[in-house]
Amino acid sequence: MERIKKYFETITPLTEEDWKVFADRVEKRIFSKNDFVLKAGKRENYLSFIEKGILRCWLQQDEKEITFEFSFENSFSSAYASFTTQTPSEYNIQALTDIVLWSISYSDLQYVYENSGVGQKIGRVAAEELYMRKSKREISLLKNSAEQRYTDLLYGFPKLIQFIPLKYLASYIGITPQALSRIRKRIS
Amino acid sequence: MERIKKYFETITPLTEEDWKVFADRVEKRIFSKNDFVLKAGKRENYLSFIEKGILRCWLQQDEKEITFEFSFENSFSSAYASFTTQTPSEYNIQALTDIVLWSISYSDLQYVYENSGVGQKIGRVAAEELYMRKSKREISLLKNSAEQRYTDLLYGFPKLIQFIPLKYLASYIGITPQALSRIRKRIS
DNA sequence: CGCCGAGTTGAACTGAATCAAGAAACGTGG
DNA sequence: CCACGTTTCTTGATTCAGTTCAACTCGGCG
Repeated sequence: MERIKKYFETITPLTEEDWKVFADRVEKRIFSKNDFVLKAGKRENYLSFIEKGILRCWLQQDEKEITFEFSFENSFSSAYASFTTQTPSEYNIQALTDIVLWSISYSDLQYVYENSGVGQKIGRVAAEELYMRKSKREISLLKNSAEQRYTDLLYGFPKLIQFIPLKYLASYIGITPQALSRIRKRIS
Repeated sequence: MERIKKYFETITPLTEEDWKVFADRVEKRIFSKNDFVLKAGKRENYLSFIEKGILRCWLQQDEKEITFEFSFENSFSSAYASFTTQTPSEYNIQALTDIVLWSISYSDLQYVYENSGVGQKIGRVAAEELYMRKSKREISLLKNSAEQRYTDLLYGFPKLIQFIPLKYLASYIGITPQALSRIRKRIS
């Protein structure tokens, strides 16, 4: 929880009052490796801060899974489109490791927005950051080769390689596991 | 301007007071076809609503241009990362047609955020919408073929085809102009 | 010990890139 | 308003990165 507060404070000064409005509404949720935190078709009811573990977002496309996001400790995770519009999620969120989350429900977050002096601002800045992350990803998908994207991951998140099965990395990069296996061989 | 007000009102009720704080700080800006609204390396100073015309966002990658976004009438446009962080933009924004914008400067927008009752909320919801748009784009780049992306554009924005040169569409889709020319031939 | 999923490797195939040349469209100045 | 030059689009031939299908290896686990 302390981490969340620190993050909020990078955005705007926080009174004890402000923090309490939020903190009182957060609940701890625990998942085991391979559990579904959210299943496609269900409505996302939580915005969650990851205290421990790695999550994977993916969707089914015909025969194969498409992995498009990994979420790590000390960051937020949610099926954000489903959460903000309160409609069924198009994708799954699954635990790659054992997981500890601090979650706030949709209705509680609306309460925070309306009753904390800084809720809207934190929400705005957080959404802006999410947007910029996706924008970078878009550019990467358009301008880099699969090999470039893989080496970017290697340097950017060295931990990934130990914890995330190759087949999920391959999907995230946008290629098949076989192709990534060959790239790996080529550059090592 | 009326259009902007309508958009804001889809997000939250607006007093005349709220609207005035914003509207008083908006300036009209006019560009001719092919003008640069923003050059890479410059800091983005405006968040703009497009009253008339189409904008194209692109960046230079080695020898070639990568087009990653088109912005249309009645929507907002900005080099958002540059704008929110007030650092130099990595990309260009250029006029595909003659353009009329309603723009608000960075410092004026900060004023609106702090001095209008609904500024932060509108900002939050707008940023959330931008985020969801980019998320959809990411999925499209991962799961669809180039041909699928092209036909999606055809059905989603039939007007595009008349106004936007094929080479920019090709880049947006993630392929070369030659490849798009062949796809076009194949499906017609 | 045997099974199963993950990763590797090979061979054939495919969509798109690249290089190159010609046709069409566009805009600019006379 | 036409003529010319430039840019954009098309088409062909070749190359290449990645897919697909298939067989095999390896490591973990009942």
